Amino acid sequence: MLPEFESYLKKNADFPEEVIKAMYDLAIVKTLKRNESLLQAGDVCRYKVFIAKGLLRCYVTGGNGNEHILQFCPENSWTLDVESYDNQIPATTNIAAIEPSVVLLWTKSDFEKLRIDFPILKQFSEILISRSIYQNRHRVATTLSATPEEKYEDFVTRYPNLLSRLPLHMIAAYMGISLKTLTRIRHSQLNR
Amino acid sequence: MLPEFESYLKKNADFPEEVIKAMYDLAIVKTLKRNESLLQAGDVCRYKVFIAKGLLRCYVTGGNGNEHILQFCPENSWTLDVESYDNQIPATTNIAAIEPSVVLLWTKSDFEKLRIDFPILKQFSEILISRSIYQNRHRVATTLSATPEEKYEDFVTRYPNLLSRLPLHMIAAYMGISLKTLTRIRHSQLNR
DNA sequence: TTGAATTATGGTCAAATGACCAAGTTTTTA
DNA sequence: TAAAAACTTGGTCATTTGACCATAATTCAA
Repeated sequence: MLPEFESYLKKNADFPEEVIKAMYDLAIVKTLKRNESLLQAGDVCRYKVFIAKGLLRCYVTGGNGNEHILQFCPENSWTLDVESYDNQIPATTNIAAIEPSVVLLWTKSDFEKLRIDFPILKQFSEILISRSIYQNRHRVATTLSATPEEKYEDFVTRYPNLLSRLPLHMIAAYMGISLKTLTRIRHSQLNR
Repeated sequence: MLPEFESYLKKNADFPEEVIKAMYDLAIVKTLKRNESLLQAGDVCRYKVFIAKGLLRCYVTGGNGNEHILQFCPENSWTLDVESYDNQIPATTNIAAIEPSVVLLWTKSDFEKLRIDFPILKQFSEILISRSIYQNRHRVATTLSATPEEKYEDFVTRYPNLLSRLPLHMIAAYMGISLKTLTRIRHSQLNR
């Protein structure tokens, strides 16, 4: 049993021991090296992913080949390509490790089984879904209405702990601006 | 009974007559004039909204006062400020009519009651939630990675029927570009 | 139906942004 | 530990974009 996994589910969802055990028994534990890929666009997203240690990114690649990051996924968070997972169709996003990481994986059928067996898991899933909806809505609103400076402010206040773990070019890829613009913002903030 | 509402639920969700009837009995029917507001940022979103006729927009206003449109809501679609509705807290978005419209409204408690009484409604809600998640994800990806031209192409192909019903400045406000840029794109497309 | 409001387009100019390149620093990995 | 890779910052320049303004066409509302 991974202690990170156990303590996360106890603290955040108040799961009884037996549920955690049952989940863990069906999980695949996987270790990822820095930059190792977990899902490539075009492949089917076969697993629901819990990040126990490390940091992943979920991204798309534009026509010119550069990355645009949809989500950073640090320890104690979940990720997947929803549409691909739900319908078992090819994914449009990529998932890869930024830091060396440890993840738990469940196939869709295994996770569905767990959700039926343990209503508390179904309930917790729905909370996670809500959160992700709120987050995506905020993301759309910010991306549309905020200036680059405001986006950076927003990022810094929302994810202060990620700031030091990420290379700037990835923060720029998340904010939807060039690295140059980001360093310009940081430069101008020094003189204030 | 509004025939639009009835035929929507029969066609799209295969609801039995009695469910539709029960829903309609708890609904508030409201007529909106062009530009009339249904929800203002700061107020609590008390209702789940079904658009039976017309066209609404859901938008936020940036610091400089200009609109950024999150969603167009034509007839036979649903809308609300989710986070405000779920938690009955002040909304961050506004909802207003673009065309004269007719909407059905349910309070959260009434809708919850309906969802408990009729499992088919709960099931249908979950489909709608999934769709909205996919849509939001696509929106974030497009907003980040597409050029203005590509965003316009995407809009035209995804919402061909809305194109002629919307003033260009609203399409620009949806795409996150200025009206000027949008007319420039359209101009350059003429010469091709 | 007619006056008022809204809308679409275009011109000009300043500002913001990205592409490309280079250099010094830090981190990774063999 | 040492070489290689990745990262941060900065410079320059061309391009894109937005702000502001004006005008003609269209649509709305009394």
